[in-house]
Amino acid sequence: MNELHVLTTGEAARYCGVNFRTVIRWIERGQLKAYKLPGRGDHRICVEDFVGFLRDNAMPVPAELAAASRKVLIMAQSQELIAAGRQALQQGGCEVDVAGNSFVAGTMLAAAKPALLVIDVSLEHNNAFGIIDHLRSRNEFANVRVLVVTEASESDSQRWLDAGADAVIQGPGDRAELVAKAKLLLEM
Amino acid sequence: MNELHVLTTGEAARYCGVNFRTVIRWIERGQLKAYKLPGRGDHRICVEDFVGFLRDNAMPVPAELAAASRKVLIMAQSQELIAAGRQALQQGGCEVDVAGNSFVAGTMLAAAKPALLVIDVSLEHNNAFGIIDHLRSRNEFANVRVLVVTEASESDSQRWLDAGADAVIQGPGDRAELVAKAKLLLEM
DNA sequence: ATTAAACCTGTCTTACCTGTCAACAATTCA
DNA sequence: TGAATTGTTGACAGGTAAGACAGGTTTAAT
Repeated sequence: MNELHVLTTGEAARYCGVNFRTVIRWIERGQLKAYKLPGRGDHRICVEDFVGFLRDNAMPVPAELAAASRKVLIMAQSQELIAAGRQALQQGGCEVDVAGNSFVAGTMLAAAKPALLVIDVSLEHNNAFGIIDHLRSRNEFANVRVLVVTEASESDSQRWLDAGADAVIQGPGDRAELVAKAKLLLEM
Repeated sequence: MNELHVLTTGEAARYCGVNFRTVIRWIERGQLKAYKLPGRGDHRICVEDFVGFLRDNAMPVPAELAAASRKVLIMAQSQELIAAGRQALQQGGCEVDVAGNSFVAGTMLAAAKPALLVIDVSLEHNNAFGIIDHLRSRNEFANVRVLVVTEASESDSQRWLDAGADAVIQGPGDRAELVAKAKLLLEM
C-alpha cells in the first residue's frame, strides 16, 4: 500500500502497537471511523480519521501520518505577513498555502483541508468575524484551528477568542511566537 | 485523470484505497458496472456507475466525483435576488445553495461542486472580478459555469463576458430570463 | 488489602478476499 | 520500427474477517 490515504486494519494496528483484531473491535464499537469493501467486508480507514482517533485518545501520532495534518493556510494580503509566515512556518516543518482573499481561502480550506488557518484580521474585522463564525458553525470545519493575527496596536485579544479563535498574536513581528503558537495548535 | 467521465481500473482503485486487481474482481463479480474496450479488453467505468457503487456500499465519495450537474450556487447578499433566484431555480428543477459572502461561496464551491455559480456583482465589482479570474485560472473549476447578475442599470455586459463569465443578466427582475439562462448553462 | 465481576485484548482456526509478481497485449510516441 | 506506458490475466502468497476461547487489566464491592 503506497497510497497513504487509507489504512487497512493491520496497518492501523501496527501503527499503534496492537493486534488487528483490536482495531476491528474499535471500529465495531464506533470509536474509529472506517468503511467496508464490498467483497468480504474488509475495513479501510481514512488517515484523517485515524489521526483524529489517535489525538482523541492521547495516543502518539506517527510522523508519517502527522504530515497530512501539518498543513497551514495563511489568509492575508500584507506581503510582510505572508513572507514572514510562509518562511517561518515552512522552516518549522509545516506545509504552507496562501490565500489572498476570502473566496480563495474558502476554496482552499474545503479542498486542501489544512489543520490550521492563520488569518490576518487587520483589514476587515467584520469579514473575519463572519469567517470564524462560519467555521465554528460547521461540523466539517470543527477541527480547523484558527490563529488570528491582529494589528500590533490592538489589545483586545479576548474578543477573537470569544468569537472562536484558538489563539491570537499581535502583528507579524514576532516570528518565533507565530511558529510557537502554530506548533502548539498543530500539536507538534 | 482530467476527463472525469470514465475511469480506468487503476483510477477507481486509487479512489477507494484498493489494488486495481480488486477492482477488476468487483467488475467480474458484477458488483461494479463497467464496459470493455475491444482491443485488450480494458475496463472503463462510468463515473456515474462508480459513484452509485460507492454509495451503495457506504464508501466515501471523492468530492471531485460528486459533481451534480443540476446544483446551483447563488452568491448574493440582496434578499430579493436570493429569494427570487432560489424559488425560480428550484421550480426549474435545480438544487440550490446560497452563500452570503465570498468565503462561504468558496467553501461551498469546493465542497459541493455546483455546476453553476450565480454571482451578484452589484456590490463589489473588484471582488467579483477576482473570483471569476480565480475560477478561470484553476483546472478544478474549469467546468463551473458563471452567471453574472449586474445592476439593472448597468449596460456593459461585455466586460463580464471578457472576464470569463458565461452569461450576464441585468438585475434580478426577470425570473424567466434567470431560469432560462441557468438551464441553458446547465444543458438542461 | 482482597476478592469478584466486567471488560478488553491477544491467540487460534477456517474461509476467502486481496496484494504481489511475472508475462504479455494494446496503445502512444518518437 | 522500437521503447515506454498502461492495463489485463493467471498463479500464488499473504492478509483480513468472524467466532470462540483464554489471559490480563480495570473497576467496584467486600
